[in-house]
Amino acid sequence: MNGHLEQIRTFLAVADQSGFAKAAVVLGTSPSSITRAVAELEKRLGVQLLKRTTRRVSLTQAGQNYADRTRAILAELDQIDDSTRAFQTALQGHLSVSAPLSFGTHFLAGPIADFRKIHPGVRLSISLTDQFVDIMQEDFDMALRISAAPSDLSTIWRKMRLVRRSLVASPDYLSAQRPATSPRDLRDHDCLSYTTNLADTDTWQLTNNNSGVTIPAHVRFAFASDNGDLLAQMAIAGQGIALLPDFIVAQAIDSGQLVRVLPTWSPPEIWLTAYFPPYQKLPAAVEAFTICIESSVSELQL
Amino acid sequence: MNGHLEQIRTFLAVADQSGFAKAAVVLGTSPSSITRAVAELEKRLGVQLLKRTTRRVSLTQAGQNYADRTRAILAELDQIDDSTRAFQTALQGHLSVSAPLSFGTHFLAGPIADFRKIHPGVRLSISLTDQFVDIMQEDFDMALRISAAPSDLSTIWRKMRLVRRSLVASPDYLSAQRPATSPRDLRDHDCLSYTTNLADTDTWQLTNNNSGVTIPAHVRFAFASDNGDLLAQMAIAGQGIALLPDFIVAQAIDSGQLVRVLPTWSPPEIWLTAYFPPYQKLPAAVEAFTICIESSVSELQL
DNA sequence: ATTATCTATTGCGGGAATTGCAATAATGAA
DNA sequence: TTCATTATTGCAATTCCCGCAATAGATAAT
Repeated sequence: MNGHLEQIRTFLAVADQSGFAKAAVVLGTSPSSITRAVAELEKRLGVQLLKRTTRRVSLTQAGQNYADRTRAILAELDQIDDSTRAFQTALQGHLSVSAPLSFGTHFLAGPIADFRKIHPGVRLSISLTDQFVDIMQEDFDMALRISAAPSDLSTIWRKMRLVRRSLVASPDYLSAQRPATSPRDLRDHDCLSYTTNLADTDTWQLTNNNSGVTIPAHVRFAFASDNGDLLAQMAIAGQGIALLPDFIVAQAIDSGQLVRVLPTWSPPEIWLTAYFPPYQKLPAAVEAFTICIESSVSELQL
Repeated sequence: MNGHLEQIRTFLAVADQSGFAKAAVVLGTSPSSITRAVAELEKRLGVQLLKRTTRRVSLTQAGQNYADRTRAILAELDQIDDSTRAFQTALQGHLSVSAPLSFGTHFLAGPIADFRKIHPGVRLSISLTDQFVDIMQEDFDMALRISAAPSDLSTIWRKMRLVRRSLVASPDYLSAQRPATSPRDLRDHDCLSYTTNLADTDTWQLTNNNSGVTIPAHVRFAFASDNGDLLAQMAIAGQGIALLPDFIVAQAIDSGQLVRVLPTWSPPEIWLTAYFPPYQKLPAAVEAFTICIESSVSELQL
């Protein structure tokens, strides 16, 4: 019983039971421990807390004061512990999520509404950006990313869903060009490049669905942006060929505004992945939101 | 660092320094201790408080909450400790004193006024009674008593002053009786007995100032009371001989209302004594009041 | 008064827990 | 890729703590 709090608890037990021996019984220890703990507490404070003979124990004025006030403190501290414990199990607090921009605008509204309906106690912040953020520094509880493979950004992650991509262009554009039958033909086309760091060249690794042959197509691009939706609109406007996730262009394909180019060739797989700060075990709110997104995204036809 | 508080302090140091190693330097211990303390605290709470990689440490939401609240608690507890420490040195609080009835009415008003002027921060309660009170049970900080010798009532006491007593009677009474020349003659007198337990007999041990001979005088008494002032008034009224402290009868003797009987024979010494509950060291207020009484009483001519 | 009983304290020995060191794994920068 | 820094963990030695028994003290009962 060397800790300060343990000494206080011991002292309070003596005060309650008005006796060292009785306190020892209650605390399940020996009277000698009680003596030592109280003595050390008194020594630490430099004040006698208990007036004691071998037959009776009563509080000094300092002791009465100390007992009253520490009792309140202890209760408060227990309450803090309890409410802190609740963070692991209860759905509460603030949830801060980073997500890709286009993905967010296309698919997040539904899951977020569901989540908020189920867990109204959780305050939710969603930051939409395609930049790879430092999840620790920016203090996010999770970050959704669409990328080829888990980078070294964060230690723990969870793959959620494969995101299909397609090469698309507008029928107008295609009818004005020679049709492309191989990735090599792309060099003769205007390509629309998604790029976060606005470099002037890009490479599309295309694999044939049947033969498995991979051809790296070094494409010169006519237009580049770090926003998929804008690229899609440019493609619709007949500005060239774009490599975009299906969830962005699916509607335009259905309506005939865009058609797939080289449909037998596939770009490298990319995944919707959730990244987390180094939690050993996910907090309840984070876990719940992750599951909410996961189930919602699995129902989508991408 | 097994105590709860010590764990919290360690955790807060890590939060402040944002690093286990830095916290170890500040706390003057090794990083391994820090790791273990924080781990045990997290285990106790069932919640992860710190998100940590080997390069960076940051608070979880639970950790932020816990840090904020425990910081406040710790500050409060430190303040409690400080204010408790003050009980030993500072003059404050409540001082509860028991004193003899007649002594109190005759001599306490002065010292009390002095004390209150010097130490206005101390609230003072004086209970006047001649009954031997249980100083612990009644929760007095000190008890003044006038008695032959320290009884087993209390462990610690301090003799303050010899209280002279005299056998006295009124001139009227004495002129109507045969003069007493020896304690043995008292059996023929009306004696006025001070007694707390109203028995019907009393013994006055009288010692000759010169020869040192002690004669126990078994006196039959005409009147008994547990109040010295009333006995004095009875003596003045010529009701008989009383054995009373000089501080009660001095004025009556000076004015000639009472005269000393058998002035060469002295009763057993009795002392004004201060009794204390089992303090190992007297609290400041108790000490101060004791000294105040002691110096005041030493100036009196009893 | 004296004895008996209950109580707080203290010395001591065995044992458990904690500490610090060194090795390991992991992370971020050069 | 390498390197430096950092949190973690295993291990050994030490310290510290606990409980038992003996002691002194205080109250109740005889």
